[in-house]
Amino acid sequence: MIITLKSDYFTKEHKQSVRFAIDSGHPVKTYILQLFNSPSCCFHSNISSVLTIAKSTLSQHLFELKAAGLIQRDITPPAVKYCIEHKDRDPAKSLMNKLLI
Amino acid sequence: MIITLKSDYFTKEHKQSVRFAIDSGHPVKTYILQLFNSPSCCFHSNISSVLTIAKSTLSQHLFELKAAGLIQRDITPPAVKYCIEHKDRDPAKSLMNKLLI
DNA sequence: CAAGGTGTTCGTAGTTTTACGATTACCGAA
DNA sequence: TTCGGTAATCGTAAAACTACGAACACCTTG
Repeated sequence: MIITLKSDYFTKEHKQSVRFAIDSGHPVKTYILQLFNSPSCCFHSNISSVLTIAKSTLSQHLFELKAAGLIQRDITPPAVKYCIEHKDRDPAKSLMNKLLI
Repeated sequence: MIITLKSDYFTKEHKQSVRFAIDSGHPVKTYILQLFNSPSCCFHSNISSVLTIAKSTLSQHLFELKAAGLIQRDITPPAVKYCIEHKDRDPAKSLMNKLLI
């Protein structure tokens, strides 16, 4: 997507909120996010058993949520555990709220 | 997108948050949303003069923001005025916050 | 009624995203 | 060292999204 605004508005903050929102705009991603509300950690296999999507697709979603700073990964062979990442959540929240005044 | 969850999770509330988030995840839509923060109303032509996108594209974005309940339209010939729609904003906020615990 | 100004609708390319299965990588146990 | 279980990566097909211009609709004015 190539967009040029007449005045440059795409600040770092703006980009961050967009990145978070993109994840929030995907039904499966939001479903996964909700899973982490309690308990705050899930194994890949746990999530996989709840969803009908392929494991590879799930990995992709988890990767993106991690990239957005919303969850973190903890490899504990043979399984992989994902947990809430609190660090970036408050900024995300405030950005979204700002968007809605 | 055809997705079937093993347990049906796509509640009305969930769908609403996703719909809002989809809009929030589009850079131009968020840019437009911010324009309504002050003043709370803009004419189509005002927005058009700030963005480099085609007018038809702008109409589309405004249509979708309206469909998400975030803005409202007021036709005042010869111009069209869009204003903040407060009604659905608080629900949207709380849904997004809930998503982030 | 014609002309002009303002937006919307429509049809269509081009791009991006999504999901999948096959393959690969990694570790621990036999 | 081979096998079995778990998850990630890769390549690809399908679907969804974005943006555009042309055409259309609707007022208001001359």
